[in-house]
Amino acid sequence: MPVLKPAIARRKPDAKTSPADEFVERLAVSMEAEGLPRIAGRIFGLLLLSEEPLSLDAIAERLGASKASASVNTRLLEHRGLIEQIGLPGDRRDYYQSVSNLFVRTMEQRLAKWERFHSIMNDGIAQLEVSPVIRSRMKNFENEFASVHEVLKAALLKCQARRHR
Amino acid sequence: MPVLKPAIARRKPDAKTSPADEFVERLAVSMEAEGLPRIAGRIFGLLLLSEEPLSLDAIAERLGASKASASVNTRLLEHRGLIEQIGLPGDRRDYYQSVSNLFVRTMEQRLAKWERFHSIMNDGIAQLEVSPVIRSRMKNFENEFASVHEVLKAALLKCQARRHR
DNA sequence: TTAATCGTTCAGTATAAACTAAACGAACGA
DNA sequence: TCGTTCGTTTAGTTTATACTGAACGATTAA
Repeated sequence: MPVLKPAIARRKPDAKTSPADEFVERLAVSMEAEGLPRIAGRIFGLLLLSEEPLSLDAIAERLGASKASASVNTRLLEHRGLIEQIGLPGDRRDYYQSVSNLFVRTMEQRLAKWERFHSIMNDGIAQLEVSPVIRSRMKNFENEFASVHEVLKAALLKCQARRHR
Repeated sequence: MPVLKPAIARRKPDAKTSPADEFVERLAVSMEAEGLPRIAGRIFGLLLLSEEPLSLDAIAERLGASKASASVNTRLLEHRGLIEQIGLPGDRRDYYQSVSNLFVRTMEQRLAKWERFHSIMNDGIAQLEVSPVIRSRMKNFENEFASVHEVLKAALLKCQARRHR
């Protein structure tokens, strides 16, 4: 069992809040609504504003967070495709930076959630025994989704194509 | 100060889980990822599958939840436009039912979150002093969003128009 | 006016999630 | 072969939030 000191005085000494910090903070709060931990949002914002890739320690220090938290949240963001990990020659550390096709990646995240939701709905339509009224309500819902979904994916493909030119 | 009984044996006696119940439950879990309380998702699913509008008590009982919870969560869903409250003649109670243009309402919810996020980003572009590289990264992000956003809203308008025919 | 029946609010509790410090393990360099 | 320096994992604490029972207020009916 690890020996833990009592966690007192957790609050930081109010590390002077620059406009960039405020931006990162607002971004992080807004990303919480997308289901990400607050710190993940902060890392996202920090890397977005950083021209050079940042090491894990740099991220943790810059955000006043523990390295543990930085570790799991960078991994989370990387897994979601919102940041990427790179290596720097002659350096053993991991570095992270914002991905280049950030918008498309962001959209993929959002779409993924939708698709989970709607696949549940489609399963329901397929398997549930419901009245015709309810069935048509659900089918209608899914048909409209399908059409919008298609349009959206087409638009995203165009984004990607434009980038590759 | 209200006198509360110790909260023991909170767990329900495993109220036999029908396919419809499982569907509702899956839906509710998936909606948690959209930032809604679990019970709100359950109410949403319950009303989706219910041909007749349901009273607050009926909802609470059917879900094995307290009336208090049913009250705040129906209000939440109604405020978000995912269900609607109606009155039944000769009945003092409030009834709730699934809205007719459910898909468009759902999309409005999703879009609202995006727009918050991107307006923060645009504020950042406008106000932050960043290097040209970062600025163009952010502007590019927002330009791509703007174009996709437009396409999406057009598609939604078509959905609404089709409904009004 | 009183009793009953709604919905809402409030105080307290339980649960879940996020974060930290410490332990751990792996890759390197002396 | 140690000692370092990384990143990750784990155990525990803190914090946030959802939920419940009870009190409350409003409306209706007698």
